[in-house]
Amino acid sequence: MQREMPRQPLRERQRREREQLILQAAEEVLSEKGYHETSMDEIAARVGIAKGTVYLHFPGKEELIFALFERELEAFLCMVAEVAAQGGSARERLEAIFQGLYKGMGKRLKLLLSLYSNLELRQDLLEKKQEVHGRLEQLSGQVTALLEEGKANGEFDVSLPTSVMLSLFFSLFSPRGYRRLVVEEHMPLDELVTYLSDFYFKGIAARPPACHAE
Amino acid sequence: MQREMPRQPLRERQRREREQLILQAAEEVLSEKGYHETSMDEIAARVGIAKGTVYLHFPGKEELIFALFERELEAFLCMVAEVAAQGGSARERLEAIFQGLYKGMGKRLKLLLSLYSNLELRQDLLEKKQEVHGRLEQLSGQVTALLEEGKANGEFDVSLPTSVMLSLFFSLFSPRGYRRLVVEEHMPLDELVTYLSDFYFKGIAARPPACHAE
Amino acid sequence: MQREMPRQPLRERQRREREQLILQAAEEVLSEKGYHETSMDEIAARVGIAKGTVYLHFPGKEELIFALFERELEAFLCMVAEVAAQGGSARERLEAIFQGLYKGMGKRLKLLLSLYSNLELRQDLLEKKQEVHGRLEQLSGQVTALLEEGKANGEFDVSLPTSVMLSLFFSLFSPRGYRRLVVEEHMPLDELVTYLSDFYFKGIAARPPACHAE
Amino acid sequence: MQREMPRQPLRERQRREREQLILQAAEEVLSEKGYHETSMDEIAARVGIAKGTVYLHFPGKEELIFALFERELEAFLCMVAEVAAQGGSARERLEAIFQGLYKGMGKRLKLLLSLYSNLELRQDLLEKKQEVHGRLEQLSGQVTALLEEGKANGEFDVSLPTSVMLSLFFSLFSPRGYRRLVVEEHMPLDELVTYLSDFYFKGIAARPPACHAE
DNA sequence: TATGAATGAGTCTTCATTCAT
DNA sequence: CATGAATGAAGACTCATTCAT
Repeated sequence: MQREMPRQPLRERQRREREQLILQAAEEVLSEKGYHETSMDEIAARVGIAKGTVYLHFPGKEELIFALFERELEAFLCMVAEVAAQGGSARERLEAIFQGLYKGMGKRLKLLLSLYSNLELRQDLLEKKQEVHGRLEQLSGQVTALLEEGKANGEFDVSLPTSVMLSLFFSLFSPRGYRRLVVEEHMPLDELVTYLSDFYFKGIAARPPACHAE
Repeated sequence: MQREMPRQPLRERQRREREQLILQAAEEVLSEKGYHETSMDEIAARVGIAKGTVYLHFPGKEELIFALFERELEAFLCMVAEVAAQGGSARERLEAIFQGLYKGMGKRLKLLLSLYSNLELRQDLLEKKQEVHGRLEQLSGQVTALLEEGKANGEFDVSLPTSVMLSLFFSLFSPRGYRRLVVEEHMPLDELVTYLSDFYFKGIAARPPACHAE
Repeated sequence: MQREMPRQPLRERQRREREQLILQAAEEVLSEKGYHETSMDEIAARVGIAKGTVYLHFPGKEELIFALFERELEAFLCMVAEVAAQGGSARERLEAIFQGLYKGMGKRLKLLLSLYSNLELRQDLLEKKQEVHGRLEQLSGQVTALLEEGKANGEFDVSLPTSVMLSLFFSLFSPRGYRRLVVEEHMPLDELVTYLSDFYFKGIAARPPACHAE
Repeated sequence: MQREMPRQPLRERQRREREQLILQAAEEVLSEKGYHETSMDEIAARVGIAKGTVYLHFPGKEELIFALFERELEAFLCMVAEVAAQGGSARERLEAIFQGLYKGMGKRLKLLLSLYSNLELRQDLLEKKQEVHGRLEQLSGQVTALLEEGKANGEFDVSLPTSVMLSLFFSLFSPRGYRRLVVEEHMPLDELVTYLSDFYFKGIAARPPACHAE
């Protein structure tokens, strides 16, 4: 009797699972080959489904990649929002965000970054792009707020424009550096994160008025 | 009779000029459209020659782009070598290198970085990649040497691995940050360079034994 | 017990109703978009059933369209048979047929004609085509009979081959002319029918023996 | 020395020849299969060239078909203009036009007519469509002018609207009738033309005031 | 050497048809 | 029976590369 209820959700669940599988495959191919070398054929092949099936879930290649992009972005946003809501000094929260972002680096962030550059969208996707832009601004906004907060309470260097700090914050996520150090030179991820974090906060730390005060 | 001698060089010179023209055009199209949207047709058209002629100078598209990459790289290497040979503290020389690299950002570095990503992919270009890799190692080497030197004479933080410092040094060249700050927000390039430079060296500065020297 | 009997007929009736609904939808889409732009999906959607269900009634798209064609044709045949059975001169009956056919022009005949062109093509439908051809011959036959009759009793020009007359009769049904005159120039349908009819019968009228009878 | 001159024309001539070959093949396939069943692949195959080559001459399928359409149309227009300029009564000139058009029936007119219906053009082809429309109006115009002339000098029936006469004139060109009578029943083309012509002019002839004058 | 027409493999996308549920 | 997700063949179009002139 109650079997009736899960039925619709079953279809829906299967649908979503399939969709996630496709996104998963797309993510793989994409991070291996980049946007243009990624073919719908290969994505389908990796999922083990027919080409046409992909089109049952996504109206086209661009939309598929876009959905992927959004999925990743959303995950980051969640994490950031969560962290930002927690207590702690500006630095502590920024560190948490940094760690959170960095842990997702393996495939995700690299992908995100490379996609962001390559998405030259059709007209009909521009609205969606606006959406994503909004999301990205939100992300920037969260970090910016924390940086400002840190400046306000004397943690960070007020002479360094926040926009530069923000840019530097994101530039710490260098896929190349990640691969070099973690993948090739086997530096433990935690260690790297600590180094980068320490470096960053030392770099933006408030100028030592205490020290040369004499 | 003596005309014989200059003849070959003449041909050769013309050849090189043509080659440079092609590379120039390729650079333009490439930085405007990215690797995949760049077509051999358009490159040839911009130079004002026929498509086939391009193939007399470069065996294929990839190799052409590759040559472009190498040319840019070479220019950077020259600059770095020059700077490194000059006097000054490690920091001073690194700052000079940084400035030198950053000033080329407009089209060049952006191009270089984006290309680097795309070239990573093809397995069949591995041999050529080795060459380039060597060059890149040379570049890294120069910077590494300076970083080590700085560590040795107490300028830089010895607790931060040089490899991380190196990675961070290069991650300062963020095309996205550049566009955000310089292109969109019209921050003067010099100002940005100063900010980044200060930030970096503050971040890798030796731990303040001088200060709490007690 | 007796429920058994009506059951099959019930099923059967439902089946036919459904079939008619599908044909109806197909007719709509077809006359809006033409054969190739018509998709099974859209037909099913308009009926409000699943795509697969359409295949329970018709083995394929071509057969569906074919069935539609036959249905329309049947309707015309009925009308013609009816008219032909009535009294009146050959001309009167042909005029009645002409009017009957022309009134169905709105969607039907246009459809019929356009379909006929498309169906000509496929070799693999030849058997079915035979069937339809037979029907068409029947239609032609009725008209031919009336034309012959008219010739026999001196109404029509005996020097004009009946086959040509027949062809001319059907060529009066020009969808293009219909659209031009009725749809675009808003000529009343009745008026047009009168013009065409008068023209036709004047054109095939017996040579004026009355006039040069001397 | 003078060999220089024909050179460019040579290339150009070859180009045009190739183009005509493609149009020729397109015409064939098109009249066999209709617009949608006609594939670029098949056209190329019939010419014996590669798919891509077709695209060197025509930007796309629609444009190719369109060019074909225009070519045919132009030929008809030439003929009509020529005939119209000659002397003779309205009827004589219309008969000449009719004959001229009918002789091209083999493949051409059939094609023209079927294409005209099927050309659902993209937005960027609409301007060209306007052009073609203009051309068609020109054709209609020529015929209309002759019909009016005939009415004016008492040849044709003034009670039959010229627009209907015009439509009837063109409806004489029934591909189906042509095939039925000429192809299948082997009626000599000249004979058919005479029948049709006689029929048409009898149908539109002025009402016999001369005859029942007494 | 220079040319650019020709090639054809590769890409996205559509849609009639099938079949497990 | 009905469903609709899955299939895959087919088609338009692009572009790096080749080669006859």
